[in-house]
Amino acid sequence: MRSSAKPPSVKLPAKPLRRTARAPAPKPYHHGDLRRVLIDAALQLVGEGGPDAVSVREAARRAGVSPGAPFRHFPSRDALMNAVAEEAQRRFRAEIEAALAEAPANNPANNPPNNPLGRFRSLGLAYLRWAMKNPTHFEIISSRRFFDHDKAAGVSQDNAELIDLAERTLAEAFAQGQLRSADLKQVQIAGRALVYGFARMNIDGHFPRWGVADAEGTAEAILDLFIEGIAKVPGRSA
Amino acid sequence: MRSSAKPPSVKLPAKPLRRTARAPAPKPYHHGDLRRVLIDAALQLVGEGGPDAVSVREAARRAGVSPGAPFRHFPSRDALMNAVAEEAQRRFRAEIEAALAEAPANNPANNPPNNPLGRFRSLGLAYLRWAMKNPTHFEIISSRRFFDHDKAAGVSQDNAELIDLAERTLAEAFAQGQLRSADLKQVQIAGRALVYGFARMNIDGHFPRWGVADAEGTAEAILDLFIEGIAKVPGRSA
DNA sequence: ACCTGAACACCGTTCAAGT
DNA sequence: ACCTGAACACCGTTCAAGT
Repeated sequence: MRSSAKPPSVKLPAKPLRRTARAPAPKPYHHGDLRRVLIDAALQLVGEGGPDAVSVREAARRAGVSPGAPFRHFPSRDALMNAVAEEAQRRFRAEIEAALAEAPANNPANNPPNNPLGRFRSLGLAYLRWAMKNPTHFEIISSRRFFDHDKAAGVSQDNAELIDLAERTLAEAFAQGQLRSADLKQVQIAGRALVYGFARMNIDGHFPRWGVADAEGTAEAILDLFIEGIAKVPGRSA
Repeated sequence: MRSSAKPPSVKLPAKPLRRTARAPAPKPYHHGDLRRVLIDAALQLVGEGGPDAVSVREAARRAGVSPGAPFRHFPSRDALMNAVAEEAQRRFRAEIEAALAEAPANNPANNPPNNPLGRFRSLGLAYLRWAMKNPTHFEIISSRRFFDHDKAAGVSQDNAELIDLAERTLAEAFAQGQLRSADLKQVQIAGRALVYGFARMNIDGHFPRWGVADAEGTAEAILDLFIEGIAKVPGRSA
């Protein structure tokens, strides 16, 4: 785990020949954009070994600066994690909204036309797919212990946006008579618990024990099970 | 947070009089049952500040021994966490089985008599209640990063037992025609994801954001929503 | 204004030496 | 057989001093 190699992604401005006359800039004393580089290094560390694998010192090492340098840009490790989480949350939100755009309100393949429950399903599916593909990044935005959620304005913002989106979609579904329960809040919390729990079971390594090999396929299956469970069925009383 | 108090639970084997005739035991060189005391100290630390708050050194401090002493009983911090997780998992299982015993197979209050789906619900409810009341202990048995799940025989054993119990109950429910889906495995995984997700949302501090004040009440509500969703309804096709 | 490098108080872990 | 206490290699964080 000890890596003294400098990351290849850091831009070294030409070759820092040391002593020779035509030597340009032997590694500038002032870093170009250390803040950004540190976030990228931390994101990489998260991807490699999960949030616990992020250390300020290692990020500094990869950025090619001294152990104390990061503290000029982030008051604490938590603040760095915060910035990383904001980045991850932004990507998460972007992907979900993109996926939803591909399942537009009036999808002729869906029945009925303007199918909000179908969009709710797309939302959940995009959520699960991203979480399956980016488990460590999902972990950092979900678990609070890496930073102070309440202080993380960006994360909260993007997250609240997604919650609102789900809420509106669910309200539409209810307005169109697609739901059997009128307690939308509970339906939404249950839905969230389902996808959150599935994503977390993946992160926490429970799938081998449960015999889940095809995580994405199972994700879709349990989502459908849930959607059918909340849908109003012809012949069902209420 | 630094406690140098010795635990009162340790049995001191008689008095090793040191210098003065009536001198009361200046701490025996050999600890009575250090292994047990370390686990208890760690359990306490988990309860106080979550699994991350457990350090071998602090456990040693609370046990009144030197920093290296624990390593005579546990090869690593992970091994200590493992023992702690086994203890927590044992309690978890005991509580769930106790709760199920109170909702016996033939509960006259339930309809139909011998109501396996009702018992499945009781199972989920007991799961959720324990997780709500013991969030830090739930965390240590659910998250894999504190120890090697596959090497943790005791934890896996107790957990597998609970999984089997849920599986059998669900199979009975299906046999009695209480379920609308025949894919029991998916129903069980969905159910697990739901309760696991709800428990984890609690641990991860998401409930304030979701406006969930009464965690236990909401837990019961979403569980009922799920149970209704998987139940066969008169008039529903299949 | 930004970075270095030494320092401090913590960890987990090892190991000779003590009892 | 079990424990001590010093050591080592790590952390996060601070701070004078350098550029």
